Amino acid sequence: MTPESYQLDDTDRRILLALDEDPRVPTMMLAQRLGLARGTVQTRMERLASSGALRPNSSRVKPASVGRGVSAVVSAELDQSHLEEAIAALSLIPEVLECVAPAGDTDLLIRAVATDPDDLYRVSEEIRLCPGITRTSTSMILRDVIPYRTTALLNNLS
Amino acid sequence: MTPESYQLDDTDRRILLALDEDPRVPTMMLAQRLGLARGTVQTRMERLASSGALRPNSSRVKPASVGRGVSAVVSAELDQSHLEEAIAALSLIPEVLECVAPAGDTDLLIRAVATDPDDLYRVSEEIRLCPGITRTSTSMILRDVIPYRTTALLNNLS
DNA sequence: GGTATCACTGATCATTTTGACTAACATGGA
DNA sequence: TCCATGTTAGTCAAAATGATCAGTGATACC
Repeated sequence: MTPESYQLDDTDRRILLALDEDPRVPTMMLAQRLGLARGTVQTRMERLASSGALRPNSSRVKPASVGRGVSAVVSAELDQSHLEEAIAALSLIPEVLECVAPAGDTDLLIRAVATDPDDLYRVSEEIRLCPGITRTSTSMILRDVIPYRTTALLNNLS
Repeated sequence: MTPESYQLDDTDRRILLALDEDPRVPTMMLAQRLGLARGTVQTRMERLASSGALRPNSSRVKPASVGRGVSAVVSAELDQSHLEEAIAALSLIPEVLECVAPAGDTDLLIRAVATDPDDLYRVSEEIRLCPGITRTSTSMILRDVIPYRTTALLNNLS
């Protein structure tokens, strides 16, 4: 079942919102909080999970709480013919939390963390040495202006 | 209690890993899976939650599943004297999922989603019109090379 | 050496939740 | 009108929860 195969309705949205703010809330409490029958919520949650609307991982761990207080954006240019190799190598670096391929001049945008600026240097060197990567530019993140959220989106679906 | 006030140990890490891959696993199953007493896991989870190691929100919702299949990185330059205004305005745009302030030439890096390229244009216009923002550059994300993860990090703590 | 503190274990208890079923009811489409 | 689907509201045994407790090692401190 692909993510698009099923259109979420208002009830799904409310369930997702509630789950987002408290992933471990018991189904029964959720049901009475939303004014629904337990069976309904149960069915919906199963469907949401199997349809892929909920990611398998929850991403609730703050890197800072495991000693990675410094985070950075690394943009990398690469030899396109070695794309897959580069991806494989990047995947092996634990400090690489995320990587996307945008259209435009930069080939890869990488989100990385480190314990301190020195460590960040080490991490960015590791990234630079990945096969196929020709050039990197690292910017430390000074402020997390809006931490990742989907709440606003869920609240504003027509 | 600040996030740094308490050093996570191996047990905490294993709990976080398990919770990350299945946020709704019952405490008891978690305990027997990790080979710990239920009370121990219960105590740890309470501490992890109150110490801030676990984010309040789980971020498990895939934007694609709510019809936002297009995502982009928007870099914005701004009039620094209007920073707070810009942030406030950006926060009001539901399609803005995340925003960080990196050191360097770009002042803000914004992660946004949209229903389709046309809609992305609309969203990036909304961003551009935020007070204080002088200039933006939008790059559609062609591929989610490494989706956000903390698993590798948790697995590689010394 | 003795002792206090702390975390973990393994046990209890009543209460709540779960998963897997029903049957009844409403609604909207063929 | 009939049918499929989603919702509600029940049931049931099994399991999990939250709140305890005493016992056992560690570790640190005097």
